[in-house]
Amino acid sequence: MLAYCGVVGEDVFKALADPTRRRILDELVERDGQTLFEICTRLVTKHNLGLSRQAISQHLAVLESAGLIRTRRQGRYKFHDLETEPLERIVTRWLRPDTPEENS
Amino acid sequence: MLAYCGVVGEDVFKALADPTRRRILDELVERDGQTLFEICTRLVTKHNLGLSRQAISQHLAVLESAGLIRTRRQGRYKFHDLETEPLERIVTRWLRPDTPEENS
DNA sequence: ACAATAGGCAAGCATCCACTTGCCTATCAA
DNA sequence: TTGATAGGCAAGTGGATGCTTGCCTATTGT
Repeated sequence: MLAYCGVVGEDVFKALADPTRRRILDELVERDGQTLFEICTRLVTKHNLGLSRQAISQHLAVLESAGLIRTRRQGRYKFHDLETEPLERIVTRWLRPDTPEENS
Repeated sequence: MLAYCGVVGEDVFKALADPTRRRILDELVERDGQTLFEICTRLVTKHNLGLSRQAISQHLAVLESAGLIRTRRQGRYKFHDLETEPLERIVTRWLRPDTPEENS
């Protein structure tokens, strides 16, 4: 459960800085729990993004280390689930500055 | 007033990707309408950020082109005002995906 | 066992980005 | 007018970053 009390890794902002990673989040909002290959094919077909499998894999790694997605293995499949908790924090930093800010 | 209907420039995310620029936003939340030199000195004294004036100036340019700050000249002074409107959009993209998304 | 599928690791590369340095313009005070 | 203050422009540089390529491991089906 990992209560994540307080600090938001600055990785969250860097993770969101890339348009492809934002597309991936869009994709997971629309359909959660996809595998790497599913995300690959959907990015190619729907958004005409001609990216290699490794490119997407690296993006997913960035998103995971930023806490924006969570993964679970199942046999040879690895499913990716969206994690919206870090998103709720990052903007309250400037919109509701009354709350104690321990961000970086 | 510039109703900004629809699209959020992807610059907003890139603008937020840098920790120094986030510090600047913090600084403007705390005290709006500062000049370049004020921001410089406060970043140095309060956060021990040893950055040149040009560095801050360039950061301010990025924030402005992202729509996160607005500037007004007055004599030889240039005041920087926070603009929170783009911030409200970026997170609703994934938190409230019901709204029509025209983001990039 | 063997091939196919799903994914991982690591080196290499080209581009981008933050920062510096040096010099220039504009406004104000004496 | 002269000097000081506030800010701008542009070239250069080192490090980060996104992407590719090549090869490797693990699981599944026949």
